[in-house]
Amino acid sequence: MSELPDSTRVETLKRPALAAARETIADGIGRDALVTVFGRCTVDYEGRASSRLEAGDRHVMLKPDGAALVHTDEGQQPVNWQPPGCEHDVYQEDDRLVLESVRSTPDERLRVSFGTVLQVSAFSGTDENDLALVGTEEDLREHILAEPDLLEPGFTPLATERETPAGAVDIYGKDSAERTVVVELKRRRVGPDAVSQLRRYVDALERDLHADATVRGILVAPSVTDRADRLLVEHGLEFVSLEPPAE
Amino acid sequence: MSELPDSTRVETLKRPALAAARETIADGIGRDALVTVFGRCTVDYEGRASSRLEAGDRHVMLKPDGAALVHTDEGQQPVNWQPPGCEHDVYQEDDRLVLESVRSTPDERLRVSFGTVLQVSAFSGTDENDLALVGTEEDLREHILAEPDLLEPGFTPLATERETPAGAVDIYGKDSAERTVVVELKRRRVGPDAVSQLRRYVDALERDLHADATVRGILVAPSVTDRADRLLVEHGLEFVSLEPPAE
DNA sequence: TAATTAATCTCGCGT
DNA sequence: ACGCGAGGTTAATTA
Repeated sequence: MSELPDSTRVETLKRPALAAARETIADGIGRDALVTVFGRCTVDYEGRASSRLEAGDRHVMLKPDGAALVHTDEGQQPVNWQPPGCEHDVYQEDDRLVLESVRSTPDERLRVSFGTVLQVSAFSGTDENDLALVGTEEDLREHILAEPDLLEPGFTPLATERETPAGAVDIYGKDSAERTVVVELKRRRVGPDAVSQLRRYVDALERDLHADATVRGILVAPSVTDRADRLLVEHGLEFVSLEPPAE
Repeated sequence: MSELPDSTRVETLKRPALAAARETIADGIGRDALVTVFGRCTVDYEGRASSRLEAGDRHVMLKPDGAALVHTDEGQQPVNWQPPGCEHDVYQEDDRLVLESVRSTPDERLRVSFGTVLQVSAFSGTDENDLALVGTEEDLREHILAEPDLLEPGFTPLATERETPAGAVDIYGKDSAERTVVVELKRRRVGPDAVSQLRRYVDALERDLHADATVRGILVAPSVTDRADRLLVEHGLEFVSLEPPAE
């Protein structure tokens, strides 16, 4: 039977006494393990907003980078959380076990108070690999830059992320008639927001390049909603249907 | 010693054989438990985009509502996931244990393949309570509706979520001179996006109420960025500094 | 540190 | 099911 490397360890307690739970959690935090606690708890948050969650059974994860996640049995999103960069703390208070994750800038505090702890685990592992993701807006940009005729015949890209007083334009270029073209890319079907964004850039560039300049604005996305289409027409903007490449 | 209610159970296997792991996971999914698996795995995703993650130690959570989360030891966000509504599946494939979560509309598939399973848990619990959150945009709206003078003396709210061709306006009302006022609320410091949004609504209402109508647009937020401020001035829009109430 | 924008955004509400 | 906008959005990049 193969031995695990020393760096890969799992420590688990079932229905532990509070003192034992506290010690295992503190030890896990101390040696940069990923710590999970399942049990009946209340959750309080105070920071950019504030919240309270009355007692229920939840799964809490404390990560070594300072992130904290409180999950119920529903939803992709945690019901409460704390971003990376927090300081985790665990202590006993009367007959309860309390987890606290605190950060500053902004001042935020998450407090999970367990009346019953059903399981505590501390996982140590290694993970060298990063996610390889395909189908992003950047992939769509590369696609168009490699083959500008996909946008329209004769299009010449001149810059990406070109700065304007209203923000950076995704692709800046010229059409076959030497007119300035501003391209805004979206990886998926878009609504009014994307049209407004493109309009901001076109407005800003027209101001920048003097009032007599003609600036074309082209929205590139798989599709647009009806309302977005109406806004495009209203503002004299154009649409080209393209998707991020599949591979 | 107090007995747990039958509905609150935890089942855990340490370094299980694949067959035992598969059975416990399948049983957990079947009885609507929250299932977690920690071990060395690869992760593949295909759907709105596609991704691959090479081998590493990760924590996988399968929720009874169909959500799936793959967490590394870093970050608040899962490295891969699947939203609620998926069908979870577990099976053995050669010497590997495979978790699959699949959904349609859109067609998406998440596949986690374990070469080593260090721990499997199945948690059953109860959670009756919802989160009580304070400090949202809606709280800010209630605050202003209860005391309209906070916006400016003589302001009279006439409607919330008033529909325009460009979307619904947060607060629609009249000032002391009977001019139409459009109010856009943000719970935190805003950038150019919020200004564009307000501008969309003002444009749409001016069209709606005939060309001769004067429509004031007021952005309400704790503060604005420099660029947003410049955009506000450019478009003749106004700003009032207000925060959501603290309690 | 702040600002800006993408995201497999998610989530809730409405049509 | 789709559209639309909020979110304690988070995360990445850049100034």
